[in-house]
Amino acid sequence: MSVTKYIKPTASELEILQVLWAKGHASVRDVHEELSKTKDAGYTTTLKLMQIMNEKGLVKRDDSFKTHIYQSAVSREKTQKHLLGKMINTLFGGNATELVIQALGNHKATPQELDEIQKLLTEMKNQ
Amino acid sequence: MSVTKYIKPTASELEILQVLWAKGHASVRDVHEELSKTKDAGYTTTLKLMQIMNEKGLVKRDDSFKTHIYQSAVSREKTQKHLLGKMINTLFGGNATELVIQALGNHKATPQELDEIQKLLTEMKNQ
DNA sequence: TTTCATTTACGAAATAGATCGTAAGTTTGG
DNA sequence: CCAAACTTACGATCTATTTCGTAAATGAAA
Repeated sequence: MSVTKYIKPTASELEILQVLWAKGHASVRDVHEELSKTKDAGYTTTLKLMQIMNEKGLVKRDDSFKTHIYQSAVSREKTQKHLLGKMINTLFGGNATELVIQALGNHKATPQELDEIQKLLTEMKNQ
Repeated sequence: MSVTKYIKPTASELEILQVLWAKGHASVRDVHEELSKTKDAGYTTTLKLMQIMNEKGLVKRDDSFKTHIYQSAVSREKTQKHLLGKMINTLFGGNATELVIQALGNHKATPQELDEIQKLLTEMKNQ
């Protein structure tokens, strides 16, 4: 069986992945335009990053046309799960509950969200 | 008023901070011995990192004795809060509830922990 | 006091990440 | 067909991070 090493996206790569997760498919220009709203970097910087991500296997590329089209090659959920797990270990001593409490405490959730979480908790207790 | 820039600890610095948070005060050797359990790096590597952290203001150092004694200069809670907030933004699109659900879903919490979280939720709803 | 173990200081190298300039290829409108 | 606009490729640089070797300082032990 093959051992697939998890590739940890860098901060910049994560920004790009977020755009791809939202859009599904996108050209470098699409991504760059989106990033430009919050960040100031050149077009070729984004291009280069996406090329590197392609080499690493973080994204897939369709280069059958002049303008290459990219999509994420890693799922949002798995990436979240992995990085969250890492943070729980390195920052919360492995205690996920502590993280949950911190997150809830420092974030104004709507009553609907609170209901949603409570429902989840009830399910977890009754299973 | 002074503007204090938040210093983001690197991955290695976070490992050291964890040890310091647990021990309170520690020498380089203490920290290094602790890290050695899970990691393979030389003594001077740990030393150098802790010296850099001292320059950055991440740790405080008492060098009135031959063996310098270090302690964290940043609180565990504030560091957690900051990095958690960053993760919520870069990985969960600003949606803390999503993170909470992920964390709960991928972690077997004890009934006691679930109770604790439910109590917190109830308080939040009723305030 | 000399020696030995331990510690700190410092510089240097190796690696990784982010950024951009420039060259070269591709459409497409005129 | 030609030029303008756009795209990808690639190398180079810059900065940050991690790692370690070596030397100097210190203190304890013999």
